[in-house]
Amino acid sequence: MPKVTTSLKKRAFSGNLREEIDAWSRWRTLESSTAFSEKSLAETLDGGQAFRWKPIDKGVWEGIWNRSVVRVQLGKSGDLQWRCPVALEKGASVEIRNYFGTGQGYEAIIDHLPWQSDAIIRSAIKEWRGLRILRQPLGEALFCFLCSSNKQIVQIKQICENAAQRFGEKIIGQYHSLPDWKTLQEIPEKELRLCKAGYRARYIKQTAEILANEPDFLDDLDALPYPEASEKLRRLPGVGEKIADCVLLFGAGRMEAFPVDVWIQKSMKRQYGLTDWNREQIAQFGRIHFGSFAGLAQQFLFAGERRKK
DNA sequence: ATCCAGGTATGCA
DNA sequence: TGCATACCTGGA
Repeated sequence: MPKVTTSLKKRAFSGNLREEIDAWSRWRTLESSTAFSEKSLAETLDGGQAFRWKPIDKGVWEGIWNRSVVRVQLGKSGDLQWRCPVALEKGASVEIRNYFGTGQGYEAIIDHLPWQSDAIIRSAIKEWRGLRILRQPLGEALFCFLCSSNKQIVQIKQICENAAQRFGEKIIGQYHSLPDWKTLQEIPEKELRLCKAGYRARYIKQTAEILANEPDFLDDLDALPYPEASEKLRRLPGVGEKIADCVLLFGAGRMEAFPVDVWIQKSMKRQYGLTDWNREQIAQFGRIHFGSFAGLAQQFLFAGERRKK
């Protein structure tokens, strides 16, 4: 008798669990003029612009932003297919289109880069065709890149995951959103450190306090020209030149931002001969040379340098 | 065991 | 202005 009860309970429990997280919608195609390759898809999702994507199966990626949980894979003709938990289907299509930024034609955007006069960027575009800049939520981009200083990508992902599990809201099953800034403001620095954020926990805490006092801080960035938006972001502790550029590029769609990290420094030295140029000089060169889509150029060069044999 | 990793803030010439 | 140095943490 007790045996039966136990077994029934177990089945009921595992049944619920399965229902909650294993019921996925059918695969749908994302309408888009872009053809990813396996390579450019992987680089887009897991190349260091976003930190909440992971490969879960052969060719299948799983990602989380806001309250969206999505799986994507490449279709036979290079189209991007997606699905999400059935319980989250409402509005998902719009979310995904927005996140992957399929508004403008890919070719038209690429055409803004100086591929005709610059053989280096031409070659990088050829190798990484399909690579794009994702449209991440601004607040999430700020959080992730505040965690990024002096860390490797795997560790940044780990900190984000820890923060989501500890302080984020449960979306469904084991999936949690990143904590929003209002929530972060209420968490003591000591607890933030439990996410393995290290000294960045202080930056997060102080930034959260500023954002709490100025609720429109992030929203106001949109109206500012690039130099002023960058300047404003750099008022936040832990946000310097590079992180400001990442937040503007990946979280605010500011394609003219040109983040200069160690990889871009290497690339510009090796391929463009900018020996002895400092970061600020390289950033300025990038913005001028690559123009209004400098950020996309940066992503191509970054991919090439980081995956260099 | 040391060193260093998608940087930033701070302290001195 | 311009350049070293410390800073959490963990993987190589």
